[in-house]
Amino acid sequence: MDCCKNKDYTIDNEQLAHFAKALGHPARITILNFLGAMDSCYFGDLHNELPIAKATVSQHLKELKEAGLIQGEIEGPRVKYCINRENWEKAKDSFDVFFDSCKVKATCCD
Amino acid sequence: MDCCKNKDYTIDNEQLAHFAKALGHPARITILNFLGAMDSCYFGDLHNELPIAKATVSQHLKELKEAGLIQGEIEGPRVKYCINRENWEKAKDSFDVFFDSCKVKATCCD
DNA sequence: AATACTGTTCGTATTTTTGCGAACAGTATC
DNA sequence: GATACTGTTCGCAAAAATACGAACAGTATT
Repeated sequence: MDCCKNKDYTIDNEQLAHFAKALGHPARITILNFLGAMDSCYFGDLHNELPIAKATVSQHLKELKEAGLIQGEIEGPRVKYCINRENWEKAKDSFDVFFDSCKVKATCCD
Repeated sequence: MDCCKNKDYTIDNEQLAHFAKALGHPARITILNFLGAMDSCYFGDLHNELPIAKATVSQHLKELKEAGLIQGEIEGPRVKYCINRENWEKAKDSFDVFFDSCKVKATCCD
């Protein structure tokens, strides 16, 4: 019986999966693309780019914020969003390492 | 009323989100890391690396297969899994382009 | 052909995600 | 201070993801 395996996921794998999960929805990808391409990044602009209700947009933004990929800043009555540079690089690096470390060997499945 | 927005996500964004979603679980990251590092990649080996039931492992493998990131091949009574090179490169490129195209501008949020 | 081994599929339970409208809180304007 | 505007939070519904054991199907061995 394999009742005593007690294996856990590594912190790195958890972190990468967490980043990936945050990117795992087209609305959130669209948001990040928009934030990367534009200078003005108010909530309304983002909402305008997306085919979903503002409550839902707000929720996606919350998730991206919790993943650390973006940050928001209150500006008068509006909220300005932008990419969190530090964590963005961290995520980029994580994916880079992951895709490289999984370099396929010639001996596998050939 | 914004009832006529009719905006859709682009194919590219959908595709990237789909890849990201497939990577959005530590078990699947672990599987891919293992497949990238080992030559032998039978189901049993993968199951042995993970703290979850075999039915669940099989399900994660199915998802990775459906995302196109891995492929399985029946070998006698066992099943040999490996990374799908072609789509692996495609995913890697998608993430590369994404992270680069979202290069943060100096004017945003500073 | 019975047995052992390997992995998938099925049925189900639980949790999480996604989505929306309504209500709310804050700022600005009249 | 009423009104308009902006965005978040709340409450809820529907769908998807995660997980498991049991049952199954296939191969190999006895």
